[in-house]
Amino acid sequence: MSLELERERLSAFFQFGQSVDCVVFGFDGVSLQILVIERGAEPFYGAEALPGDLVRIDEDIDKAATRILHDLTGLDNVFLDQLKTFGRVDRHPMGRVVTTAFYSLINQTKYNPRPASWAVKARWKSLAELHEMAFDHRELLETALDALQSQVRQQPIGFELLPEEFTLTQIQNLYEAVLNTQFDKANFRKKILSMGVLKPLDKTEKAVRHRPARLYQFDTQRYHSLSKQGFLFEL
Amino acid sequence: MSLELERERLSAFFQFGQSVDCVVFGFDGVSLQILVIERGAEPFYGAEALPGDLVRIDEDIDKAATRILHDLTGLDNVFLDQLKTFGRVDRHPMGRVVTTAFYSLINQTKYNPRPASWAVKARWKSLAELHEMAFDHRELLETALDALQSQVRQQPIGFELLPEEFTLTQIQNLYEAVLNTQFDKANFRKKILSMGVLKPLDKTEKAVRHRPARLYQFDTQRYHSLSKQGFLFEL
DNA sequence: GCAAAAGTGTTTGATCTACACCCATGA
DNA sequence: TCATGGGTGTAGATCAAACACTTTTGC
Repeated sequence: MSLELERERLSAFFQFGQSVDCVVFGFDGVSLQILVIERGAEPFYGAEALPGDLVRIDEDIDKAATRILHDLTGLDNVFLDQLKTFGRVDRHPMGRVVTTAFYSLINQTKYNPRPASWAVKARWKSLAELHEMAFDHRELLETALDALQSQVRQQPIGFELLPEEFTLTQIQNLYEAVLNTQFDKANFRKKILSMGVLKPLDKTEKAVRHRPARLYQFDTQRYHSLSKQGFLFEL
Repeated sequence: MSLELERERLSAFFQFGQSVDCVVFGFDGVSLQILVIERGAEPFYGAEALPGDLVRIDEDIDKAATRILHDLTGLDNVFLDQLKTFGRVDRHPMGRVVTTAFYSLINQTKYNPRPASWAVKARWKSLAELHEMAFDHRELLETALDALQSQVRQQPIGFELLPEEFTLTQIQNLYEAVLNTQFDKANFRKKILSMGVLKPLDKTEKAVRHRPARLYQFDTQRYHSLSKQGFLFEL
């Protein structure tokens, strides 16, 4: 069969729409937050949704995710990890749209969603505040949460959610919020420090009404060199 | 903006092809195997490829994966897990095709790919035997391998690769092949038995020229009841 | 008896858990 | 000086690695 004929026969298949949706996690010091937008177009006009849109026909999916997240929220330089693809026939009321979900952890202090210039309003919401969402976005969100919980224990991605410099208690609070557990303070500290990927700084917190805590930095270089030697971050 | 107008504006986006590709792992007692087919159509006619095809416009992606795997290899009742979606613009020479890869572990003894009736030849190949593959299938395969290696340590999916009844040495060989390591026999046994998900049978191997090994079965029920109590399978 | 693999026990050191205790700061 | 969290030490339990040893089968 010639290429031409084949192409002809296949044309009936080339009618899918492809979209991306981004689950962006943040942490405000107490609870996990998700970046949502208010939809500015049908369907689900005005409903809360994950930032997402249709991919252009000449655009890589990964690049589309980055572009679309930027277009809708102003966020830049965000590392997006692919989560899963959702392809039920009836998931989009306006046609056959397959969506690929991405997720990301960002440092909330670096991004304040108060954009005067963007048409769409983006804002942080805690899990508890989120109820109805457009499309199957609630399902995407749950899937992202599961992925986050299992990834956060095996890779040092939690630090993405914190400011550059942070205290050990901040990390502990973060892990407790994400994994929904409690850790013993002494043991948590010993464990995380024993991995050797935190660089202690000669700085402390300011203006707290108790003994100020030492600040630490995640030591990316050291983590990479340890990784090459077979070291695995865990818990 | 009305729904009609919106639909009109969007039509330019609805020109994607969606395909699925399946990475099916088997184990022959010594090394990990992958089920491949010889392509019967352009492009890459005659080349080795993962079983895969275009999804129909009215078909769920998950269901398409099951159907296509069956059409191409005769395999049935296979649990397919979604792996990742590959969406580079130039990954398919005949148009914009986004593919979603699935993967699965099956018991090789239950499936002998010697189908007289199927047009396409499916066969097992070990990793070492596989070189050139159609499209970006080599990349999909590598991704599946990574996923397999990390999943196999956290969930009791390795048993899918073994016959119903197996010896402890068989499991150990399997784990060593998949993870590409060596385990101490005594310690491996203690660990896997201590999890309490293997049911010892009153049977042994036959026709071996050494002391015959006891046979075991994976105890699915017990695994599920332990899981509910927070038990985690590991290593 | 011998080869070959099945199967078990022990020692040692590392790691985890629980919990008690001391320290530095602001008010 | 008191309240509040920061920060540390230790005993006991649990777990993991290394390795030697015994058992059962076919030939």
